Amino acid sequence: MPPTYSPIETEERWSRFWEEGEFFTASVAHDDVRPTYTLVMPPPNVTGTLHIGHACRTTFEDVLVRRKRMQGFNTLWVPGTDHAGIATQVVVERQLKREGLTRHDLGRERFIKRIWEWKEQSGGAILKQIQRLGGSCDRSRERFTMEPDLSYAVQEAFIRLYNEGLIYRDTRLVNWDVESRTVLSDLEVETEQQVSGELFDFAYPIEGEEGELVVSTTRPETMLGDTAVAIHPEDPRYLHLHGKYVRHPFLDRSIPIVTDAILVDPEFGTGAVKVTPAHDWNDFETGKRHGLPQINLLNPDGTLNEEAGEFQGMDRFEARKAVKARLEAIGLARGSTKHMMTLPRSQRSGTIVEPIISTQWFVRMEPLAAPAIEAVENGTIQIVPEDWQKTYFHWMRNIHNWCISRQLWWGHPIPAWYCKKCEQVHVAASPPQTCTACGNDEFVQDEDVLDTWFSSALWPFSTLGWPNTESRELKRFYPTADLETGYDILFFWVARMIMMGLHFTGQVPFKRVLLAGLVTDERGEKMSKVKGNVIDPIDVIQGASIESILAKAKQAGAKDSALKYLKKTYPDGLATHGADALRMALMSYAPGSRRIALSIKRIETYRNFTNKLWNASRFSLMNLEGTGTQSTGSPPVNPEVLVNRWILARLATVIEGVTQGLDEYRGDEASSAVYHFLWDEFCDWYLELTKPLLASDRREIAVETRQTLMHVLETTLRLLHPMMPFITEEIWQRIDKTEAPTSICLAPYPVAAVEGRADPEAVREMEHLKSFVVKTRTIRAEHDLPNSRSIDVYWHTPEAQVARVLEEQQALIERLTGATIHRVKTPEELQHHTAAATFVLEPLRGVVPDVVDSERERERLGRELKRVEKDLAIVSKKLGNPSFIDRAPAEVVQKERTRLATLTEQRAKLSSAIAALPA
RNA sequence: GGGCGGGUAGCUCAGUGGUAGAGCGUCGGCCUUACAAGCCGAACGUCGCAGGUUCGACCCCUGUCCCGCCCACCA
Repeated sequence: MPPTYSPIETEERWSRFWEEGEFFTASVAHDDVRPTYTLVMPPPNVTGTLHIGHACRTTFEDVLVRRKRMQGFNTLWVPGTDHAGIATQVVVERQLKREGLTRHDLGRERFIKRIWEWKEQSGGAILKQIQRLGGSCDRSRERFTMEPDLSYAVQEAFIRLYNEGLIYRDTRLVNWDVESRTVLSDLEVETEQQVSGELFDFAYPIEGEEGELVVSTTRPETMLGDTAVAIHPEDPRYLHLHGKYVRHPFLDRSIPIVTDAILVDPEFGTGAVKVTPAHDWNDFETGKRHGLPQINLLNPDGTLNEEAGEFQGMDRFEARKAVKARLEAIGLARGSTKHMMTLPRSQRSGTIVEPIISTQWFVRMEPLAAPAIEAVENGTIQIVPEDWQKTYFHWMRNIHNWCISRQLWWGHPIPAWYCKKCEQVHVAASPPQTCTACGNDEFVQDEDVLDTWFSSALWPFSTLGWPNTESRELKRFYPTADLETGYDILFFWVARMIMMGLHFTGQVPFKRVLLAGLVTDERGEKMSKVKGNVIDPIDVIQGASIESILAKAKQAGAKDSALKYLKKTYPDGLATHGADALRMALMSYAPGSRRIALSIKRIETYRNFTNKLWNASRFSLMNLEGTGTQSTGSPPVNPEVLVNRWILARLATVIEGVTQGLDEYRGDEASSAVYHFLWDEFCDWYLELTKPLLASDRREIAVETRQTLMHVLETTLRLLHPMMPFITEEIWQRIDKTEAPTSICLAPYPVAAVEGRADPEAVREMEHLKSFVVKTRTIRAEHDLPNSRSIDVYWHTPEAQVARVLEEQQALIERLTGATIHRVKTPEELQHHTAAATFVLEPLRGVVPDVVDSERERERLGRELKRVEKDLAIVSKKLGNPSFIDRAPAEVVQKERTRLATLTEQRAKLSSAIAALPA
């Protein structure tokens, strides 16, 4: 074994081994009676590349799955990819653009073919990368949302919902993305917060008389579609205008003045509001209240149509300027003011979304939401962390109907057929023979496709075979157990899966929702390619030069400032850390935090940890090799040696800690427990202490120690395996075992009562030993006593147990401290050694004579005295408070009393020690 | 406008009604034959601010100031 662990080759080797050995394939065999554990993977975009968010998902999910597998569950982790409708289509359109083409040049059929080609070329790569991270998903059950089975499920779901009256077609105001030329659901519209905009005022002349009515708008071009001006019915300024009209300045239209108490706030602006029913949410409602005409101004691409008169053909923003200029020119502009506003933007294209009137397909959500709310209320589905429940309820209780049709080409076709003659809609898998309305036999299919999240909503059961209720997978593995994902898709995905799952299967799709925070960069900023703060997990794992990082960022369209940031942050590129280190680092973040500000430093910490584990194993195996020691899976029956008893007790504790941490989905606690056990206890103490024992003349001591060492190492590997699968497999395979499965991933997960041994006495005794050693080392360090110089330590304790331990372990202590230690019979004897460093480790005290006196010693004692006095003041005050004595629990009071005594004594010791120092 | 989360050591973050923790960084000492990606020590915090509850508050309550996010049709 080389002294430094090299993860890359090792990880690739075991990745292959696991795949070839089919260790992760779930069983549907009739005679397999193991309980099942099912998890579905949030399907990444089929043509996407792995980013740190996927690494996060993979890690959390893989830890869950690997542990369950080791605990004997028939485990199924369903991998798959999403066709990601709009996202994928946008990418391919961009490719075409580079060739000087648009999708319309190709036509629908060829364009879709082109996407399929791109999918074949790049698809699945992401799942390979997930495997590279150690993801132990069942590749034999990989799914894709557009494959035939799942497309069938989508079609079936649509038809059923339609027949149940839960899907309907409606003409109303919707969000329009002029760049992608499709409608969007409310969720796909993001609001850009608080941008400073302009509120532009202009006047409408009153028709047939003198005077004008001044209105304000942030979108002046919409005045071309105004069909009313609204005022508050009780506004005294405008009582004389009730029932009158204004004149449109450039279009040949009279516009009614209506009164509307809902729309108009008389306090705001002039108290008069222009009404554009076809392009504004409030105005649409207002229009309905007053029966106003709706004038659509926009073409699908965001240019103005024939309704715009002289402005026809202009882009919406161009038209905005032109309309303003025109109003200025004819003297109707009335100035403008700065105005803070929020802009709606398309999640995908980033363009400003326009409300337009359009006919689309919708899902009626309230009936679906009710049972989904109930499932969380009554605990059938648990949301972890619980805080998210409130958010879930809030959204579900105010749910809007879901617009599911998209004017895209890449996606599931809508199983709706229109009669060519009478336009009657028929929803079915295939067109009917004859139209039920007019008897005609010619139909045309709806040209739209479904929102990509519609198929995602079915994912937990469509991947298992639904709507075939006889599917072996569906019967055995549904409902699934946990659903792990980022909170950003709680509404997009999780809520909709719950609704659809309950509706179509009558069961919850999963019992628990585990929501994790979003990975951000070290500054806490959201990662984005343009910002250039994206860390490629593969680079973190394998290492990358700054040149290649910059090249990649450039290709992804990062700005210059982003490149500068990268250069500054990673001047030497990225070192090789390995997948295990990345996984541990991700695990170490508390799940409650909403952002995971991943830092390279943190990953380095765990890279160092893998190396520590590697070397501890190297040392252990070196000492075990050739001794015939075999790992049996259980500890020595009656260990005699204190350090062996101690480490087995600590092992029990760490198993409990890790188990509890993982049970509570606290990866941070689990990883921290095993980290500190391995490093601070196993390496720093146990391995050091075993060195003399392994070389002991007494054979039984050496044998017991080897067995313990072997056992603790082997158990720790199993304990750690879900978090760090690769290195644990690598070392585990080198261990000589009596009997074991072919991979650690199938070995039993440790149980405290089996692998460990509770032994509070040994733990106590080791604490005495450790604090004695640490104190002696501290004295050495503080008095500049190098290890090469031997020192004497005199100690005394009235307690027999402590005395016994120190005497029994004298050799070990002397070895670790380089001191010669002497027990003295009475406390007075300690006084004989003057000009000395003294120490108190209740109930033990000691003296190190002959240490060099120095100013440093005076300073040190002075500092300590100050601290003691400060504590003393706090404790005295506390004990001087009668209420404290009365009300606080007896143990607490007693503890404080003891502490007071100790501190008082310490103060006396320190004072006299200072006094005894030569001037 | 509503809701949620956060403000703890120089940095990144854990944490509990009863003497404040980790990693990194800093300082000092070590090449002690598993590991210098290491070993041995040390220093560093009136736990955002102000009130309140309590014998006791970093923790509970109220207010307040910052930061981040989500939802919402204010022209």
